[in-house]
This record gives sequence, C-alpha cells and structure tokens, in this order.
Amino acid sequence: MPAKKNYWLLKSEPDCYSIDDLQRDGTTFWSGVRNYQARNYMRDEMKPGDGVLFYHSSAEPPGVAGIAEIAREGYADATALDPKDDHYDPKSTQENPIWMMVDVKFVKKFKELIPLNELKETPGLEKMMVTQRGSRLSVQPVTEEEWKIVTKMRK
DNA sequence: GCCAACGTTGGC
DNA sequence: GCCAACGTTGGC
Repeated sequence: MPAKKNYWLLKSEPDCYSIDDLQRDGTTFWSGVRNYQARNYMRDEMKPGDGVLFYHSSAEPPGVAGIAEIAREGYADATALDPKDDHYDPKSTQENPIWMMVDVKFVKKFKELIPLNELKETPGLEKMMVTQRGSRLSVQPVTEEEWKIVTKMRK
C-alpha cells in the first residue's frame, strides 16, 4: 500500500524566490533551511508527491500564492557544504549532513493570492499553524482537511 | 521601522 | 542545566 500523502506549507519571501520563479523553473531545490524542526520534517516526513502550499512571507500581503509538490525526498543541502555560500555551515559534511533540502515542483499559481487575513477568517483553518500569532516556522505540516479547504479557495 | 515571538548561544 | 543576551523571522 502506498504511504499516505502528506501536506505542507513552505514559506518563501517573494523578493527572494516567488511562485513566478518556481513556475519559470519548474522544479527547484528547497535549500537554505536552518531550523531543526523544519529540517526534521524535510528529512523524515516529506516524500515525493506530497502537496505543498506555496506561501509568500514578508510580502504585501502575505499569503498562499499557489500549489507545488514534493519532487524528491530529503538529501544533503549543498549550500551548507559550500564555503562560498551564505548558508555555509562548517559543521555539515557530505558524509554527515546536518542540513537537508528537498526538490519542489511547480503545480499551479492561484489566479489570486489567498491573503493571510482571509485564511484567518476561514472556518476550519483556526488551528492551522500559519494562522497562529507569531508562527515563524518556514516548513509547516498541513492537515488533509486544511489542504482541502485552502485548495478550494482559489482556481 | 517596530516589535513580539522564539530559537540559539554562551557564561556560569 | 539554567537563563540572559542576542539574532532572526515576519506580521503589521
């Protein structure tokens, strides 16, 4: 029996990497995550085919911009191994990587972004991590119920 | 630009 | 192992 599909919310600052960039690239490495909880999700729980809500953070307005999909399970984050990279971490090695990345594939861009405000007002999303005050985690699990609600909010 | 939240670091 | 200081995230 195939493993049950999981759902995620990935934050990106659109000034840095937006849904349009993902649409252009098709697939990208989700590198540079330097938080252990987020790392654990990527290393232990993400698998190809999982659904991704692509979230624009530090944007005006912040919100869910579209849908993507996990294309490759966690592997060593190359940016942690490169001394010239801003995200270089000397504690991480190819044999013993501390940080992980996954590959993410574009699925669709919503006709209109779903602003965080609207998520907060939508019944069923009260417990969603991103709607909680002070939620900073850049890789968040999303329940199947939340996924269904959010993905039905836009074309 | 401000500041709340919160993860990380380092002195003890 | 505690906890204050510090840095970062991210909404507003």
